[in-house]
Amino acid sequence: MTRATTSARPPGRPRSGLNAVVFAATLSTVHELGYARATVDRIAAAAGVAKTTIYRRWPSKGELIVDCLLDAFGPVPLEGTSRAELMSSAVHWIAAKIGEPGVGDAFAGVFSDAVSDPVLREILSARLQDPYRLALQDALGEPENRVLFFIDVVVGTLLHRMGMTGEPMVDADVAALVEMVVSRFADDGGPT
Amino acid sequence: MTRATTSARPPGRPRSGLNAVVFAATLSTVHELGYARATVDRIAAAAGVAKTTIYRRWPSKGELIVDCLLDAFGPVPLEGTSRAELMSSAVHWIAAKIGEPGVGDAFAGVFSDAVSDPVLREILSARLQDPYRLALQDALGEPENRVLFFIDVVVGTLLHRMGMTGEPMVDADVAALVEMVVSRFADDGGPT
DNA sequence: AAGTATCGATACTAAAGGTAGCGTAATAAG
DNA sequence: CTTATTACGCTACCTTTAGTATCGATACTT
Repeated sequence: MTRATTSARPPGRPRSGLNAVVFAATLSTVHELGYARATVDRIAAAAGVAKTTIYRRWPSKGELIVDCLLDAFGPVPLEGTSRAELMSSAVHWIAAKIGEPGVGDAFAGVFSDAVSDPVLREILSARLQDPYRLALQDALGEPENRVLFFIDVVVGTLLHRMGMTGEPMVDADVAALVEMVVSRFADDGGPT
Repeated sequence: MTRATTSARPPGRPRSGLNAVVFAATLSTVHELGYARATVDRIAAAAGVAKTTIYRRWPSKGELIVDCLLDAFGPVPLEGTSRAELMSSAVHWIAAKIGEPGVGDAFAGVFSDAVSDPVLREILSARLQDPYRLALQDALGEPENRVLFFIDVVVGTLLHRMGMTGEPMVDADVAALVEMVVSRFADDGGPT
């Protein structure tokens, strides 16, 4: 390394602190217009920023959305002592996040794009899913494949409801989802 | 009605029977290139048909995909006498269909498009989901909201796995999914 | 003052969904 | 056989959108 690892601000004009502005503009634009019509031009206009500035910071629309979701989600609050409490809090947390304006649409939209874009799929898996998967593995003491199955069920169900109805899942159904996964994962029954 | 309901072929040149060819070309193109790069131009070329012919029969790419999936799925085979057997057969059936080449990609892709296209979402819900929902309500004797939740869980989980990994769910995890929904729906516990 | 990197603005390319128009082919009716 | 009607293939076109290139101006370090 020719440069210190965590010091020595790089030369040139520093970036202005507008990531938060762009994230807010992204979510509100997606919320108002839907994912496909939330074009990068419109997001830039809503943020009061040039489109080229956005492409200077994020290499693609998909990565912008992923960063935006990472910012919106933050770390998973794993509260509770029993496995049932931990899982319940995680499901309620992600359900509430997906219900926030623009978040569910953005999540479903970027997920859809990733279906036919292996590069974006890898980014989604590594940057958005893996941190939460590892946190859950650690907190629950479950192997990777069981946690991946847990995420498939919870996130898949919530996104399917959002995609088919345009509305987030109501509390009663979220409670049913919690009951189902807790009763499935609380015991020792499991495949493989 | 000025015309008999099921006779009197309409005037003009009849359509040639190439729906099946287009459906096969659609699935194979989606399988090879993914949903987004399976453009209507490419599908038409693979089918040996002009693009304008496709747009003469289907008003949009989304509706072509929906018809293609309807053709690929066919009616749900509800086998078994107990509710557990009925649900198990339904889950295994849809999991196998989604695992067929191109079907899962096409399903996830059109689902994604529907997220930001209310017209397509309505078509997807009415033409693809409702027939199976009604059949399940009838066979299981469950109310609409419970069957919708069942579909959210099963299809959402399978599509999430497909979307995140690019591969259909392995048999062991499908079996776990069956166990989970059966144990959830076999008893009388339920919200609302 | 020199160097470097960011920002805004304009213009541009390429891909893809979807449309219009035209000549031709297939079928039914007169 | 002629006419009306509709489907097909073909070419050209329009529109939207992701992403790129360039340029002058600006902010900050040395």
